[in-house]
Amino acid sequence: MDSVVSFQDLNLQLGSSGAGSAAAVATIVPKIEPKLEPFDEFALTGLKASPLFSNPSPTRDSDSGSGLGLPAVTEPAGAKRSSHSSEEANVYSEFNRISEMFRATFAEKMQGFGDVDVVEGPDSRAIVPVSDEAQVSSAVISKSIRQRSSELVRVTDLKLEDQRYFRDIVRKARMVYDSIRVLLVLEDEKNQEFGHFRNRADLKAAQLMRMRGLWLNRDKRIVGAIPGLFIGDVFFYRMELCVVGLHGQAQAGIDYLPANHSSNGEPIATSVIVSGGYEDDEDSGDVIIYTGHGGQNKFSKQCVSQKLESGNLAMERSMTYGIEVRVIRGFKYEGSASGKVYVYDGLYRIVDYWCDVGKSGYGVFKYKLVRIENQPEMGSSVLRLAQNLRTRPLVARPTGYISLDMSRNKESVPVFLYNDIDTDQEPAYYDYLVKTIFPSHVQQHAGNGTGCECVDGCGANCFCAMRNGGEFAYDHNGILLRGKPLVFECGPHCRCPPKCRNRVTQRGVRYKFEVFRSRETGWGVRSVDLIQAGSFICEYSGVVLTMEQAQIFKMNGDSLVYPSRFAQRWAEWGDVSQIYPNYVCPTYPSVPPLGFAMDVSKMRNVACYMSHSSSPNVFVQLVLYDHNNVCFPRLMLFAMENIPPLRELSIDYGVADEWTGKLAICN
DNA sequence: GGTTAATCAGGATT
DNA sequence: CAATCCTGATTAAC
Repeated sequence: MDSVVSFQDLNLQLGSSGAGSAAAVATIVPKIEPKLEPFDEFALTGLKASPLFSNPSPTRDSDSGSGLGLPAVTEPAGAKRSSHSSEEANVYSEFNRISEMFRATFAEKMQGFGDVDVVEGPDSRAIVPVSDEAQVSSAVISKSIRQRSSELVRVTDLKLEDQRYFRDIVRKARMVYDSIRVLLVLEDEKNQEFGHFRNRADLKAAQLMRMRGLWLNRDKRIVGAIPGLFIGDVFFYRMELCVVGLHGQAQAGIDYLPANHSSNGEPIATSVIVSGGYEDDEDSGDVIIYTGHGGQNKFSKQCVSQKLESGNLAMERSMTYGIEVRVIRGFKYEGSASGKVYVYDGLYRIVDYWCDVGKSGYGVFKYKLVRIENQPEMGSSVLRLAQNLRTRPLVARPTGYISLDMSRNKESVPVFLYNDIDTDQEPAYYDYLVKTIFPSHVQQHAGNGTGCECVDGCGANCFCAMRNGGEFAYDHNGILLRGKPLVFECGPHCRCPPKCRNRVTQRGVRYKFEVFRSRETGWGVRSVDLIQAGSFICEYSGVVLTMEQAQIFKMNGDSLVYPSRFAQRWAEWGDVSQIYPNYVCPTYPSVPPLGFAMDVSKMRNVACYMSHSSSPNVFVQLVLYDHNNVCFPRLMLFAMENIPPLRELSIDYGVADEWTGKLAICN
């Protein structure tokens, strides 16, 4: 079991409490430079080679050296540029005047910066268990949870197990957020029948979590990386950024420690969102010219000049102290409900700032942000690459493809087979099996003719909903609402149309997957599409054997998959007990222990190549649709979190069981 | 594609 | 100082 790590155990690099002189500042600032380890996707996700297809022990690149050596801040361009007409020049000089005034003020104030002392405190986690159903009034929630802390810390040198621990916390928080949000949407749908609307489930879900003290990282203001969050992580709702503590501002693009919370009276910027809301932004990836906030009317048009205050001032201060900021980009993305997606792109330094006249003729502040080197590839560039891979794979990556569809048209979406590391082509030699094959006696169960009569699509009184405990398992977008021991989809005896909401997994895969060669995990699976949490991924297919048949197979040394051994991760999906303490995990419909094995020695599908992780992003949900034998359900895989394109998929294959005492699919 | 109704954090004022 | 009000920051969904 993972040990609980408190913040004291983490090596926090804290702002120094050195002497209080201006000279001290110079020595202090380097002291709060982060000591980040080189990012290592393998280490972070705890992926292990998929045991079935063990390959020579991973020859990992013996580390490309260098901790995350933060480059010295590039010397700010000395002269502030100005090449404008005379009236523009007036605006400009006014800015400079104000700016200089602030600079002068801070020259004095800097003296106090040595006292900005930042320190270890109690537990880092804002998760507070709620034990009863009583309405949580604001009085019940302690102030420390409702309000953001003013303690400024930087988290460094996280051990592997700490990384995994924090990742689990983050994943949990995001699962709760998603679950609550979907519940509110469903409630909304019901209310609409009575003319009632509960708009903005995204905001409401966040609010509920905040009232329960479930927002992460509120008792510390973290400078730099947030434990448990990876570069490239994607979010479909802006409030999610608040929930995980990546960015604490509901609307504003600049998040910062306010001046009156800072012990030297200076605001410090910690993160920015680049969403394209400011016409004067220029984004070229590694370098961003970021416009300060303010000066806009309600139609997001610049209408007055910006002032060097609040977030704008905080940016200037962070530049002076060399404090890095997190950058999150807002992206247009078709395939997300709102058409937008937020991606965490890593840490940037503010290298320069100046006043300028914006496109609308009003003064704006501009900040030059330069991405710190040696970080993993930006999430937004991965998204862009993935976009190209989807449409023109061979143009985007001319070499390395073994096959552009290893399923040979059997899967509804082609499956890439890719290897740019060595000459291994093993997965190409197997027959592709889209759906698990059951023994004929199992299929005969299908013949008892039960099904729903919902000719116009399944609704409130659907027989299949009753079989699922009176609710549908999926929402209208095919997202699994909560994990269950078993899900009954509508089947061949139902009279509902094929596009019925209760037929999700039987429609096959929707995402474009790629089986790829990896130095860490042998063969692995990743998606070219962004996968939304709760989405169906694919079936884990094989040829079903009874245990007697399996014993014979084992003697021949063949590899078998034992469905009973997958960790029961489904229970975590949709668990809202932290919000509604009387929530109980579904126990219906129940399934007996699974007494079969699956042979994947000749025929298999993409799922077979997924790696194991104790901190997985994919889980198994048992589903029945073409027969009614609960002893032989299908193993359907669903996404546990939003999975960015090209990130490796992983399952918790579980641990030993009594049958063989060996790891799930070890042979 | 414009309109609408929702959010939390920071700053100032009592 | 703590409570409270005011302002200022967009977004998602229709």
